[in-house]
Amino acid sequence: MPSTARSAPRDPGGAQRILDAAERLFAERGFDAVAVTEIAAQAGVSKANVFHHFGSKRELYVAAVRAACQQTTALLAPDGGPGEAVRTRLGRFLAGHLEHVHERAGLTRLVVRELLEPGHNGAQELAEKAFGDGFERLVSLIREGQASGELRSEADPAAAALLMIGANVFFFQSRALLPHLPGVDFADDPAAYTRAVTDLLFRGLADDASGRDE
Amino acid sequence: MPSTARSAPRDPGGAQRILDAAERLFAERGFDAVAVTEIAAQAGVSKANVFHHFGSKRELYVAAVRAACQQTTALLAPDGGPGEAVRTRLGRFLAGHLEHVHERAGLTRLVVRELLEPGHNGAQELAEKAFGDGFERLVSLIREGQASGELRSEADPAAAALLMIGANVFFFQSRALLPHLPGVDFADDPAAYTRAVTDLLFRGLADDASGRDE
DNA sequence: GTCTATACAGGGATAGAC
DNA sequence: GTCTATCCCTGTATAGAC
Repeated sequence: MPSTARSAPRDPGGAQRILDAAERLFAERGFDAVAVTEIAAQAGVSKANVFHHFGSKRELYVAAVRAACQQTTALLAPDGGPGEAVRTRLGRFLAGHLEHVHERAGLTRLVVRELLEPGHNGAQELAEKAFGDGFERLVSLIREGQASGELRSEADPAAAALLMIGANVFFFQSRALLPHLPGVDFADDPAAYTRAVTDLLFRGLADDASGRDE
Repeated sequence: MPSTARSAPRDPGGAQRILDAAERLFAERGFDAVAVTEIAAQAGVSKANVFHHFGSKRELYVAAVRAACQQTTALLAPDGGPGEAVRTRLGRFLAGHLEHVHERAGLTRLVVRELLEPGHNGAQELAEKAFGDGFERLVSLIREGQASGELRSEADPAAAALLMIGANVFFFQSRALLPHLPGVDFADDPAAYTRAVTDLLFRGLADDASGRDE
């Protein structure tokens, strides 16, 4: 692969420009609402050239999601380390994760859409990678809290982690619905939602002895 | 509307047969993987006829989702009424909802996919209807429990309800992922997941005085 | 090797006859 | 209401120019 081997920062060269355009367009409008012609136009190449670099539209799609996912991992809020209370660290993680999910709304849509696909044509390990990282961090954080006695040891760490990530993702994907649901006053206030969720979760995770003073 | 006015149970007549075929095919394979030609064939009519009854493929899709959603509401587990503990009723609701989400996997996929669509072309009120019903029941159930002192009154009922429904939906849509995530032992056991979630949630919702004996 | 030009198949959608 | 015929666009494949 001579073209990418140079990896020059300027003038990314055909394939890279195609990938960039594809990532942007797919994130905006999904898979089928985007024509390869359009991607080619925005990348400044011809349509056939797209098929030359990536074998098919589907492969290009997978490549775009994969590229986007590689940036996901690093964007999560850093952890303060064992000096802080697990409760604080979990709260910051949740808030950061929710913010990240909304900031990169296009990517989030892509990944969730990929999850719903009946036949995971090679893009599954990918979504796995997208979620897996945050998930692992959460689980180990919870386990840490359980080991130190700050959190209830009977709670299932994996279930708790899934609940947290799911809370954020589901909030994201039902945003448009929330204003029309009764009793929802956090529709346009992610911070308020995170506060409510952490409140609910910590009262559930906190050991009897600790954590009743916030 | 002379054709539907008869509403004869036999020989549903063109439009209805098209709708049935569309609902089945869309639920199985999603929007774009289905060709109008295929729907027409299964309905026993010509392609152009489909466009005559429903203006476009998209409109047909919306009509199919709407038709499917009308059955959703009634399928949720019935409520035992104020004779039972709110905790029991909530637990049963959650289990029933999760089961329903999986039983009608095709419909669930349709609705969730619809949520992700950037421009909600008239299908929003629909998804709203699909979720809104269960959501309202959950919120009022939680409020009831708060009024009776069984649940913490400071908790946000809407946030709790969203968390519960989100937990189920997210579990559904990440099923394929779960076996590859570390520490997950409920991947193929929805009942175990529901148990873990309710455990987490009730310790968070239960008032200090009550609910520490299960 | 890298790109362009062109040809083909299949999909959604329309017009108009019965 | 239903069909036949047709249009245009898109994904895909191939042939060939630099």
